[in-house]
Amino acid sequence: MKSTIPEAGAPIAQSASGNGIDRQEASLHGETLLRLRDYVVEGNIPEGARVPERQLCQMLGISRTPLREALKVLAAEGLIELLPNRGARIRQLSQRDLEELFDVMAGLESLAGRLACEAITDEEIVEIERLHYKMYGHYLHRDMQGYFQINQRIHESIVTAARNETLRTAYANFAGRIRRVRYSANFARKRQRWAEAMREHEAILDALRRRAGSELSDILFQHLRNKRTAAIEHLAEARDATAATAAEG
Amino acid sequence: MKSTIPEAGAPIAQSASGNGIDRQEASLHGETLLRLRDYVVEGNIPEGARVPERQLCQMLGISRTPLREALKVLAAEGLIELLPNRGARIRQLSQRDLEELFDVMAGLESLAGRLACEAITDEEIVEIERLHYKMYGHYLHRDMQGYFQINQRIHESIVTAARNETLRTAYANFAGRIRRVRYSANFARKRQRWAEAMREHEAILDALRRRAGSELSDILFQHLRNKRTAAIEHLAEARDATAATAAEG
DNA sequence: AATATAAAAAATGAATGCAAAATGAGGCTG
DNA sequence: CAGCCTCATTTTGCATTCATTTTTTATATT
Repeated sequence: MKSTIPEAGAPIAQSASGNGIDRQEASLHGETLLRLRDYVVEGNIPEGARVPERQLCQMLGISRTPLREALKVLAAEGLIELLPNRGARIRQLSQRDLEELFDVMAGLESLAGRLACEAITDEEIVEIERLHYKMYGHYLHRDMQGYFQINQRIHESIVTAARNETLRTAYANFAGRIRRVRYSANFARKRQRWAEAMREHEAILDALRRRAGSELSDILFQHLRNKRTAAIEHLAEARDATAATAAEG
Repeated sequence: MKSTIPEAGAPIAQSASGNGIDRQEASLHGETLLRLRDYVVEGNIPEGARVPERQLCQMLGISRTPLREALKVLAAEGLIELLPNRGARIRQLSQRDLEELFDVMAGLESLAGRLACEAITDEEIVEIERLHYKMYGHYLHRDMQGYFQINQRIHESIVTAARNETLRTAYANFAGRIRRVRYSANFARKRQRWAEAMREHEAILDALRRRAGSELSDILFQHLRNKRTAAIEHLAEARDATAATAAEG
């Protein structure tokens, strides 16, 4: 297999993709970091593959110095690995790694829910209710894509309502790591859990309305835990399938 | 005021201080990262002060390239700030930043407690009980220093018992940011909250024995929340005092 | 033919060089 | 004497260069 990196020399512009993790768009290093992070998160380089410095330099139209700085940061964020004298590789997450990640996400959302109950306004709750019913519509129409998007927005709204930028940043970081897997594994939610997830969302909204922090915290943790189970199962199947295909070919 | 950075040219050796955040001790960049992180966390550079590249290079006996790579990582970790064309400064945490940090720590410990209840062994519980009674001894003898050390070990034991390396790493990162403030503000626990904290620790141990995950989660969050209140108050006083002293002199 | 070995090529890690920007000293003006 | 401008110095950001290490390719050996 050859490289997956385009040859184009589109130099760095004002992309400012703002994923909430970082914001030094001014410097070449900062731009590179933002673009490269998105590039990796979107699954443009396969798991375990090398991150070819020279090629990326050409692609981004920069020298190796700022690129390498960005790579060090991405390594610290857990998206890539740095092997001594062997450069950077896209970090391959084991099943265990994924379980851990999901649990940390569960912990962060659980925290977000608790904090949100302290700070959320009535207007924000109304907005989440609106999203909730819209999502319910997608559920009724069996529109998984639409459902999934709204679902994500609801969770983000809760994190926002927590009024804690530190939490939001950490959340974005871990979400990015999981998103990378989702992209590359072509993840989809399992249908069988759909009804259950919908019920859990009812409970989330209910606890939020009552601003029952510790209860919401519990529900959110369990909700994410169930997501985790489904995701891990799905991923295991996907990997088995890939392995089988590889064995055939 | 002059620089706070020693002139000595002690080159980088096999320090390997292993704080659990990072582990590329092999490369010059990795070593630099470890040493510089400790250096900053231990409060060797005052808040808001510039991080002079050249001086640090001399101190560490390296060139600017690996140093700057380390600086980018520390900035991503939230220990320093990078101002465009003005280099790095030690990040100054506002009271709000600290509140946020404490809440995130509370969330992580709360999560750790929940996970620990799923995975902890009887032997680990016995060990935590041992620490608990040792800490109680320090409490009875009014030995704050000893109390504080054991207290920290108990919390670390719970994080360890959670069996989640991703969580442990994130925990270490946030703990470092708070520790930096603690070092530089010469933080001490308030006596008045001592008895209350001790009671909370009783409840923690009790919930852990019963492996009551969601209950322990609640107790730990509240415990850290109370810590937060005490810490913020203390810091506000300390800052007021500093400001007053500065105004006098 | 398969494996082992050696030379060539490429990549990495770090130091150095250079242009642009910021800082600071000194002098000028009001 | 405060405030502002000018210019030298320092610092920063990035590109480039250099020494090693790794990877690939070519050759030799069994």
